[in-house]
Amino acid sequence: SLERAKLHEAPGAAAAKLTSGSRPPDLESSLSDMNAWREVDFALNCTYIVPDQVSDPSFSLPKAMTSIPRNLTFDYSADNEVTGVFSKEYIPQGTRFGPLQGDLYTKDSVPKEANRKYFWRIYSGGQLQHFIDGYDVQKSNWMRYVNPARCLAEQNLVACQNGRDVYFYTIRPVEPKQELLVWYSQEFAQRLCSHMVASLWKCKNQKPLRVRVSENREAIFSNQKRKRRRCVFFSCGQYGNAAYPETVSQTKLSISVLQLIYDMTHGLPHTSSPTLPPTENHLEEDPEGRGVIPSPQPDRREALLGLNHPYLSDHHPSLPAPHRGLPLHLHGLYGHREGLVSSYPPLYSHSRHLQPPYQFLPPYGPHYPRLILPPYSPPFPSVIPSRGSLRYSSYLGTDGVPYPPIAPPNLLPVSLPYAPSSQGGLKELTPNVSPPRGAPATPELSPPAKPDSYHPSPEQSPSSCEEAMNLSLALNKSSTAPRNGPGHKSLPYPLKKQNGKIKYECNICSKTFGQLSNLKVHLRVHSGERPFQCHLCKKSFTQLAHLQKHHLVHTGEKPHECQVCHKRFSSTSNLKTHLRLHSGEKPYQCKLCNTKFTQYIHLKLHRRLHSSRDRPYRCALCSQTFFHRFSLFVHQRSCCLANSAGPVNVHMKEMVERFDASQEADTLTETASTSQVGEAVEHWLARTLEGEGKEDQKEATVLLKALTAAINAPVTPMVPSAVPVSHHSPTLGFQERASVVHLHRRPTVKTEGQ
DNA sequence: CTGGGGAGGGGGCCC
DNA sequence: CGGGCCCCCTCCCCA
Repeated sequence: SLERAKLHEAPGAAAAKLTSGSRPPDLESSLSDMNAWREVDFALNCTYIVPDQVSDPSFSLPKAMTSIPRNLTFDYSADNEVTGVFSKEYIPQGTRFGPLQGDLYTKDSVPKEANRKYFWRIYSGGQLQHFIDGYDVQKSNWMRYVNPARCLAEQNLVACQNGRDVYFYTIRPVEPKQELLVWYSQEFAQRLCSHMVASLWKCKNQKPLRVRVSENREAIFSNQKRKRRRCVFFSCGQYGNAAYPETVSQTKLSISVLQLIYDMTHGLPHTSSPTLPPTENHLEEDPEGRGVIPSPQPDRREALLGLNHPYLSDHHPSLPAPHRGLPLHLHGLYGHREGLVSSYPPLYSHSRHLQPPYQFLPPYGPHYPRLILPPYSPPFPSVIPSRGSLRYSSYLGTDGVPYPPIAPPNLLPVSLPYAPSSQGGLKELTPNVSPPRGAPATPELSPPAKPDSYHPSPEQSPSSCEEAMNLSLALNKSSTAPRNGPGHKSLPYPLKKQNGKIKYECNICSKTFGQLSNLKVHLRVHSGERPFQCHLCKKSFTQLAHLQKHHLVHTGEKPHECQVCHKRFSSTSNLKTHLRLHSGEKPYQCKLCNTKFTQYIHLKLHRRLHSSRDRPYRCALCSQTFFHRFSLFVHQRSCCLANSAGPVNVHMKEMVERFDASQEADTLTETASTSQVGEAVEHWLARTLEGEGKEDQKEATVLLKALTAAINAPVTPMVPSAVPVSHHSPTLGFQERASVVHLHRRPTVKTEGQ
C-alpha cells in the first residue's frame, strides 16, 4: 500500500512518477515493454474495455459529443469549443477505448474537398485499405477530440489498429482530471512511415520533391539522374543559414531520412543550412496529394531538445507542463493535413507540432535502450491477483510493486444511482487502500438501488430498474408484514426456532443456513430473482460476486496466474483445476476401472462407459448388471444372496463391480473356469491395491478369500438365473459402446434360463 | 473418449 | 444486516 500510495500521492503525479527513476524497476520494465508491444498485444492483453456511450440519435448534440464514455469529460475553450478530453476518475493502465468512428473513404472515394485533418489510415496486408474520417461530428465519436501527445512523459494513450478499427489503449494509469493524449503505436506509425517512404519512391515526376521535415530543416528529393536520386537537405529554421546539399543514392535515401530525423529529435540543429522563408509552403505534395512529414514549429522548441518524441524522451527530468494558454496544435505524421490532430481551435492550428514518431529513428543505439526489450512482455500490471496472500505476495515478488487500485473505466459513474457503500469498491479508488480486492463497484457491477437512495439515471436500462424495484418491493413488503412468531422482518415467511435459536430455513427446499443473509441470497435461487445485471450483455445474476466474475468475460482480465507455467485464469477455481496438471493430482477416480481424472466432469463422462445398458448380465435379485457372466456369478455367491445389509457385503458388491470392469476380467473368456476367475481376481486385487495402505491390503486379503470362496462354492438351488439384458434391449448403442470397452470379450453366450 | 479451459451457480465466512 | 469475497461444484465447449 505504501508503494501504491506513492504512485497516487497527487493527481497527475503518477504518470511523472512512473516515468521517473524512482519507479520500481519491474514496473518500469513492464511499462517500457509496452513500447515494444505489437498492436495485437494490446488487443490481447487489454484489461478493461470502455465502450462509447450510446445516446438517443434524436439527441440534439452530435455523436462526437454524446459518445464520450462516462469516465471521461471534455475540456472547453472560452468559446465553447472542445479543446481536449480529460479523465474524470482514475483509469487503469490497459484500458481500451474505441473504436474510432467516422466516415469511411477508400483511396479513390475521398472527396476532393475533404478536410484531411481527422483522417486515419487503415491498412490491410500492407496496403492502404481505407480512411476513417473523423471530421464530421455527427458521424465520428469523441475520439476525434483526443489531442496527440507531445512526448512520452505526457502520453497516456496509444493508438492501435485492431482489425479495421482504431482503438486507444491506456499505456499507464490515468489520474483524475488528466488529459488523454495519444500517439501512434509502433506498428501504426511504421505503416505510415513505410507508406511515406513508398510514396517517395513512387514520386517519379521530374519536379523535385521538397519535404519540410522540421522547423529548421527541409529535404528536397529529386529525380534528376536516372538511377540516382538526389536528396538535398536544407535548413530552414532560425538556427543557421548555410546549405549543405547532400546527394544520396536511392538505396540510402530512407536511411538518410531516418538519420535526418534522428538528428532532429536529438536536438541537433544544423546551423549550416539556409533559411527558407517561413511563409513558404512546408510540404510539397506527393502524387497522392498528401503531405509527407510533419513540420514542427518554432514554438515547440522543446520538441527539438529531446522532448519531442513520446517514446524516447521519457527520461527527461523536467517537462514543460501543457499550458492551457499556449496555442496547442499537434500535427501527426502527416502534418497539418492528416493524422493525429488537435481539437484546439483552428486559430492555433499551426502552433503545436510534433516531431515525427520514434519509428523513424534508428532502432538500435545508445539513445534508444528502451526500444530493445526482452521478448517477454508481461501483461498490464493491473492484471494480477486481486486477493489472497499467496497470489498477492507472489505478485509483489514478481513485479515488486503493489496492485494499483482498480477502477474500471466507464464503470464508475460520477453520480451513482445509489449511495456509495462505506466499504468495497468505491473505497478502492482512494489511495492507501490495500490489498486490492478485485473489481470495484461499477454501474455494470452495481447492486440494485436501495429504496431510499434510488435515483434512476437516464442511462439505466428499464429492465435493471425494474429488477431493482422488484427486489426493493419484495423486501419492503416483507418488512411490513406481520410477524408470526420467530421470523425476520425481511423474509416473507416466519422462521422457526430450534433449541432456542432461530433456524434460518428455506421454506421451499428446507435447507438451513447459519445466517439470515445467506438464506436471503439462497431464496433468490427459488424466486428466480437475479438483481445483478451486466449492462454489456444483459445477463443477470443472483449475486454481485457472480456479476463481477462475469465481467471478466468482457474485460478479458485473468487475475489468477499459475506460478508454474504463468498461464492466467479468470477464476481461482479454474486455476486450481489447472494446477492439478502440474501436480499430477487426479482426485476423481473411476471405481470400476481405476481410471483417474483431474476433473469431476471427466469422471462423470467416463462413467457412462460403464453404464448399465452396456452390461448384459443382470442380477434378478438386485438388478445390478455386469459385463461378464462370471462376474454375475461371483456377485451372486459373494454378496447378493447373503445378507446385503452388512458392510462387508456392500464392499464386496463394489469390489465385484470393479473387478467386472477390470482388464483382468476382460481377458477371461466367458466360459472361464472358477480357478481361472479366481486367479484373475487375485491378480486384479494385487494390482488395484498396490501402494495402498496396510489396512486396505489387509482388507483386500479378506475380500480375496471371500471372493475365492464364493467362486469355488457350489451353486445352490437358491441362485436365481441371470438375465442377459442385452438380448431384449432395443438399444443399438450397446453393441458399439460395449465393443469399445471389451473389444475381444463381447459376451456371446446367453446365460442359463434363456 | 480424454483432457483442457471457460464460465456460471450456490453457499460459507468475514467485515 | 448487508455486502464482499472466496471456494467448491458443475457444466459446456473444444482440441
